[in-house]
Amino acid sequence: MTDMLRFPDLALGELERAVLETLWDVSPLNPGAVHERVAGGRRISVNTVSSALKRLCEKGLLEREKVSHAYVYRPIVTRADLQRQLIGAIANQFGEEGGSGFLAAFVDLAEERGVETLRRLEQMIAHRLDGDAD
Amino acid sequence: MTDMLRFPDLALGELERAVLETLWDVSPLNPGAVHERVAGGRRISVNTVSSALKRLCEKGLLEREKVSHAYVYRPIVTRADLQRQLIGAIANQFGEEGGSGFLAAFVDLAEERGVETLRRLEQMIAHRLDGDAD
DNA sequence: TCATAACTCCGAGCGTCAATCGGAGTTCGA
DNA sequence: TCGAACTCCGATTGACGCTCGGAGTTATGA
Repeated sequence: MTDMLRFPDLALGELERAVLETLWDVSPLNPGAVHERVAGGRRISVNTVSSALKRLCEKGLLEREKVSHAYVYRPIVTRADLQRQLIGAIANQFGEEGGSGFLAAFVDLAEERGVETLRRLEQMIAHRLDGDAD
Repeated sequence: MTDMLRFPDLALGELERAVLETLWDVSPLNPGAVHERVAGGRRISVNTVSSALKRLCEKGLLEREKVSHAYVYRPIVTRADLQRQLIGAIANQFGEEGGSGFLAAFVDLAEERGVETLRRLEQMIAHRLDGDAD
């Protein structure tokens, strides 16, 4: 899956997600430090965390830098970047034909969260439309 | 992925997606008919399509009705429903704390598609805000 | 009536991918 | 120099989707 609901390279596992969140919080960190923070509750070896770290690097979400003999890891995409990529991926899979349906689905969602959310959204948009005078 | 980027029951495979699209287009259809439409290009057995059909039922995206000795399948969620569910899933995984980040990411995306899209979005929202007088 | 075609259900094998860890080798620091 | 921490490699396990074959059931038509 792969197309509509699966995102090959954005697809993160639970551990990977926790690791990413941790590094968004504070970075750079070495495997040991990440392990400490992420292993809250779960009984996991440092190696397991290292695997996740490595996978995340391969996916282009983290970068690492050699410090003495080891590496420290840091995110190269922000939470916002990832959000954008994800939303974009979904949007694409629902046909480009304008994406009206997608927009509507989103507005529905915002509405569900309350009128307040809707208003906030409206403001954001107004702001953008002001910005680009076009 | 599983939490942030994976959606257990919304996660569809490529075949599943094609099948769903087909049925959104025309339904109900029996396995043979779905196979005909979906097997365009791919060399696939009817059984394979039946598997997908069955999985989709188990996921609650399709329902089937017995007609004589066999079943005909039809979607029970619309494309829009699925969009909403998907977007909702993503939104949830990015923290509920208001979801400002999520809103912003979305607006970014809309902006990328052009001011036209942004305006369309604005209108949709205005419309909702009118509707619910609250 | 009987053969054929189409279905259903079951189960099995394959590929991918995340999670998990052990072992071997390397290096920094006390 | 010894130990702790890391890196890299490889292996296993468990999901899950794709793919199909076989066995059993049923409707249809010659």
